[in-house]
Amino acid sequence: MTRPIVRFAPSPTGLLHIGNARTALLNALFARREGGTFILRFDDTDTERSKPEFAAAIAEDLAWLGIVPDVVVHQSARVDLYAAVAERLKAVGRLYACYETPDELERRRRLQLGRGLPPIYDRAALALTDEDRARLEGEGRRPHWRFRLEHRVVAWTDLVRGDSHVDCTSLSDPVLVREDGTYLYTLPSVADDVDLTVTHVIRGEDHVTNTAVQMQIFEALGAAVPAFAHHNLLTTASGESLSKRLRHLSLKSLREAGLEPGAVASLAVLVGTAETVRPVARLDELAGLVDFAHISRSPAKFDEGELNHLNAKFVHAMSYDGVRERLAALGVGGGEAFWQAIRTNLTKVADAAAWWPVVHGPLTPVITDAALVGAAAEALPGEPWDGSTWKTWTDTVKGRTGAKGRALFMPLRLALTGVDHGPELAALMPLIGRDRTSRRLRGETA
RNA sequence: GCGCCCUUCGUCUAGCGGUCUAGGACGUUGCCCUUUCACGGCAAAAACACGGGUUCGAGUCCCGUAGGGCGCGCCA
Repeated sequence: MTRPIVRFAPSPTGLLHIGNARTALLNALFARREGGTFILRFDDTDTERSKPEFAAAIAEDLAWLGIVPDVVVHQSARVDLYAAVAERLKAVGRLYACYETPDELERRRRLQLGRGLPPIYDRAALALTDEDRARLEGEGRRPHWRFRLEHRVVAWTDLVRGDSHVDCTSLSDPVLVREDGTYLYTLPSVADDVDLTVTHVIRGEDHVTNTAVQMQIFEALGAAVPAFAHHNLLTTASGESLSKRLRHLSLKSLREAGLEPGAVASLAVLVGTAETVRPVARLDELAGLVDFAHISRSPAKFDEGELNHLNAKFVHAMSYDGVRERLAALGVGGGEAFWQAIRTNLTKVADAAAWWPVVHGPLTPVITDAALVGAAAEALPGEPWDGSTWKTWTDTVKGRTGAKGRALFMPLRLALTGVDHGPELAALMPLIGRDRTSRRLRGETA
């Protein structure tokens, strides 16, 4: 394949959620694997709702996932291009002036819906004469501009969905330019795709109808039509659309919940595909797994429980070098031995903080069997301690008290760590050290 | 209301007319390991939405029903 040029085009009107991450990752990973170009395009033509802080938050979320755009463009800075494209469409007779008010259009739509008809624009403005237009403008009315669709079936071979078609007969001519001269999504999107020579448009299936319209615009401009890949949408575990639940499933909140970007990326890319959902540590490797033809055509449920589980798998496999700085930031010392001892008990890296006092103190022991713990204190061997100390010690305690199994180990675990679950004590014991162990066995906070 | 798409274990899916007594992964349950919990290993339970048709034969093709997603903006 020649080097593809792709784009992820969020509107900076809110935070990215896991579904957006899926789109962004599919684009970025496809480009990365094919040696192509990944463009981050901010669709900020809606000046009312677009906010610079959302653009910054989006860039931050993408960076967290490991996505670095090759090119960043803001549509708000490219209006000259859109003006030229609008003029070109007027010149080829595909952009026409309309004078209806929003209220009027809304009223007509309701009327059509009430009669069981598709609520499409009736093209009344097409019948306007030059005199009509002159009169309306004389009254101070400014036109908005619609693209005249050809009423025909537009077909393409979708990289995900296969042979696809949309009948444009049942579509309204889209408004491309407002009265105030600002542009609506469709025109800037196509103008940029042409100008930036985008080769593959990879986006959610909510855009399939847009694709038919946009293909007509590409053709009206005499431009090459890119390939399209419409991936399935993600829903919540209960089947709700993601955008309605975005506060909890935003990338920002997932990040703040302490999840690994790799776990989020793995699930975002692999769920709803023929590929097994599993933790994939490197984005390069994840890129190798992207296959449009293996993306399902039906919506997939995104389960937070699954994300936590995937995150745990991720953490269990993380090397000390990979987390050293983050442990330090958590106020956790302990070195590699500590990390090796505790990592398989963690769901999130931040959980490591809970185990630090266990080896470093202070910790208040829980004494459930004073007799056993007392005997254990007396049997405590001298240092140095290593991985075999635990067995030597507990064998001695077992011989003196007759306790075994859970009755032997649980009181010792509770006395040494204060909780009834946790890492292998054989590994923990040398890290706790004889002094602290001894004091905890006597019931002291240490 | 109209249009497009979809419907296999709890979840994500494999399956493109016979090789399906339907395979895998996650989860679940059990067992093993560790003389403890967890980690790890092994094993088991668990699905073709429903009704017609085509065919010697249907999870696979066709029609219908039900359910779901998306779209039908001077949002993107």
